Amino acid sequence: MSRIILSGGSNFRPDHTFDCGQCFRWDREEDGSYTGIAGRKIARIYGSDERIIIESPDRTADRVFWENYLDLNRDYGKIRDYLGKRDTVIREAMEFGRGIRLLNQDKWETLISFIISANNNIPRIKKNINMLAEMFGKPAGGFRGREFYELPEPEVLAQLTEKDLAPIRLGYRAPYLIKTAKMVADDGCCIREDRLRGYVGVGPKVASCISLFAFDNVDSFPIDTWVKQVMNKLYGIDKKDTEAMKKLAEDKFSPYGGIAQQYLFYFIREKS
DNA sequence: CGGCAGGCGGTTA
DNA sequence: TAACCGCCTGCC
Repeated sequence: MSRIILSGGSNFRPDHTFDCGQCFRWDREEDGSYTGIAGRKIARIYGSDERIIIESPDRTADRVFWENYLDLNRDYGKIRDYLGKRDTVIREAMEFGRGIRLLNQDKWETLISFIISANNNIPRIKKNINMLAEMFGKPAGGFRGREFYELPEPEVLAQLTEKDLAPIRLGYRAPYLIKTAKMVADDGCCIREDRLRGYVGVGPKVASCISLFAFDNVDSFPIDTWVKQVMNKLYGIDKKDTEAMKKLAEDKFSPYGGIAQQYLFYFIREKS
């Protein structure tokens, strides 16, 4: 077991960061800390702002990895000032959700997680992903009385049949996963941003999420039902006019559309 | 209670 | 544009 302390300036809160819908493998504990797994690294994270504590079962926690994962090298104060000056709604949302950071997640993990997320809700998405890892992934070690598993590699998932996946109850998403795994495995497991839409089960919204969460594209602006609600209620845009939403995001939030999206998402969800 | 619509952080055909 | 798997919610 090891412990390191990192700093996120005055802008990190684990609750806001892990509960804004960008990740599915972290769980809140009684004491408000979060335990989970990213790739093959397990940790418990608590504290905030200048004092973020990472507890890990490893002999030494990987400082560089966690700093990058938690996006601690980006100046969120500067971004908040920049966006806040241009728009009052985002200013309020960023005050409300202060401490949200965009996680830098694994590409393969993000790809399959968001295929599963389609037309689905967070508790069920988490359950599906955990079961997938437990049934077909490598053990990653035990921590805090629990065993953790990596998600199965593309080659492993590519070999499975819909019958194998049946107990997970993925519904119509199961064939999407297998087909996408085959494509990725055939491609030497290289996932290219310019080909995201070519994977089965990846439409505009999911592609936009992967681009934002795994390819460091902070201007990517995923439009889901919650963002549509924000756009309708707070900006008066017609619920079906996604083009107008894209344009507003471009005008008001560029080049930080994705960061704005996270704060707006958290804002509307917590308020409703 | 118990059965049955309606909805869910979209994509496909 | 509707159908889609499965599960949870609210309604009657």
